[in-house]
Amino acid sequence: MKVNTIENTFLEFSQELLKDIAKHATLRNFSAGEILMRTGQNIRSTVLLLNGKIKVYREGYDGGEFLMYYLQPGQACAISMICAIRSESSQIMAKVDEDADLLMIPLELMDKWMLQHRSWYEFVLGTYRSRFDDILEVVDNIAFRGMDERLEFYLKRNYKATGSKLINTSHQEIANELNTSREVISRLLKKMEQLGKVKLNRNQIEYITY
Amino acid sequence: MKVNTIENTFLEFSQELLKDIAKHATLRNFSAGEILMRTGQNIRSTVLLLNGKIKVYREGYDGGEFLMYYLQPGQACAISMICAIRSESSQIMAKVDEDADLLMIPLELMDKWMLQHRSWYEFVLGTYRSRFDDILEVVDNIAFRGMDERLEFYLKRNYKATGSKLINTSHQEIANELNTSREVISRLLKKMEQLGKVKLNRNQIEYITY
DNA sequence: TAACAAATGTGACATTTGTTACATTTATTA
DNA sequence: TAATAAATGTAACAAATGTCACATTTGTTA
Repeated sequence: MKVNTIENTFLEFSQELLKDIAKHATLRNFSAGEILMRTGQNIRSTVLLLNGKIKVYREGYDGGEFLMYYLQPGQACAISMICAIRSESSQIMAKVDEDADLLMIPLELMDKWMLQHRSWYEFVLGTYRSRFDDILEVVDNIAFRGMDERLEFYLKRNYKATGSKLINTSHQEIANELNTSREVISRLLKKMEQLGKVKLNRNQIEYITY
Repeated sequence: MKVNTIENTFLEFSQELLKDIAKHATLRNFSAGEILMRTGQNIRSTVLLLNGKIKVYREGYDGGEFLMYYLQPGQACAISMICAIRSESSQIMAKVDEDADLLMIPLELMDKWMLQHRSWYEFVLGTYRSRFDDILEVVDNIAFRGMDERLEFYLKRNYKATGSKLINTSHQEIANELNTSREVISRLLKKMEQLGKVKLNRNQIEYITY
C-alpha cells in the first residue's frame, strides 16, 4: 500500500513550512473506528491527513451519523483549524474511516504560521473555502432533493472521491449516512438497478455511468 | 431610526484598522430587495454590514430561496471574504432584506489587513467560525427534524435575532424560506396556535414563550 | 362603500418516506 | 456440511409532506 509523505502530499507547502512541520508536528497513527473529535470536545491541535480517510459527520440526538464529508490525504479539518485558533469546542464528530496517519499541529503554531508562512495562510483559507462548499452542497441536497437524488449523489460523490465505481458498503451503512432507514435505501437501489443505474451485490454496489 | 457608525458597530476593531477602513472602504446604501450577490458571480469586495439586514440563501433549481442565515449590523459575509481572498465565485445568493448600509472593502486590502491588523485577522476568523456554525445548525435542522420543529426553530431564531416576539411575514414567505408550501406552514401554524405556542394575525405571528 | 387583491383556512387526495414484520439469500464458522 | 449471522428483498401499512381546489377573511383602492 502506498504511503504518503508530507512532501508529496502537501505540494503547495513551502520548504520553510515543511521544515517547521517536520520540527514541530507529531505524527500519529489511528485505526479505523477511532473517534478523533467529538461534539462539544475542546480542540488542542490542528490535523493534517497524510494517509487514510476521515469521516466528518454531525451526530443527531438519536445517535444517527449524518455524513458531512470525507477528508482525504492532503486535506485538513477546517473545523479543527477554526476551533484551534480560538480554542473553542467543535460541533461535529470526526471518525477514522480507514486507518490514518495524522500530523498533529499544536494550536499555537497554527496561529503563528498564518503570519509567517504564506503557503500555510493560503492552505488554511483554501481549506475553509473547500469545506464551506462541501457543506453548502450537503444543504442543497437535503433541502432541495428527495432521497432518490441524494442517493445518486452519494454514489457519484464516492466514485469521484475514490475513482472506483465499486462501493463496498452495506445498505445499512448508506442509510446511516443519509439519516434514513435501510429499507428505504434497499428499495431505491432496487429501482436504480431496474433502471440500469447500478448493479447490486452483497456489500457491493457498482455505480454505472456512460 | 438609529444609525450605526463603524466605531459603535465593530467594537473589536483597533484604532488603526478603523482609520484604514475610513480611508479605503466605500460606504454604499442599498434598498430592500436588491441582490448583492448572485450564485456564480465573481466577488470583488468584502462586505461589512452597518445598518439593515441581509438575507443569505441558497437558490434551488426551481427558484426556491432556501434561507441560510441573516446578517445583522456588525457582521460580515464569510463567503464574500473567502471568495474575495481567492477571487472566486460565490455559491450563494445575498439579498437586502431591510435597507442596508454596507462598507465595501476591496479584496486586495482584505488580504493585506490579515497580516497588518490583528483585530481584522480575529474578526475574519471569527466570522468564518460563526457562519460555519450557522450552517451546521441549518444542516441539523433539515437533516434531523420535521417541518414542525423547523418552523419552531425559525420563529425562535427570528425572535433571538430581532428581540421581538412579533414576526411580520406572510405564511407564504416562511414557506419559501423553509422550501415547503404555504399550505403546510398554515397547517402547522394553526396547530401551534391550538397548542398556545403562537397567536396568528394577518401578516403577523406572535411567538409565545414563557 | 364596492370591488379587488392578498392572505389565510381547510378538506381531499397523491406521493414520499418511515416502520413493522418476515422471507430469502449469502457468507462465516463451528 | 450444518448452523449461525449478516445482508438483502418485499409487502403492508403509518405518518409526514406536497398538491389541488376552493371558501373565507382581511386590507387596500377605485
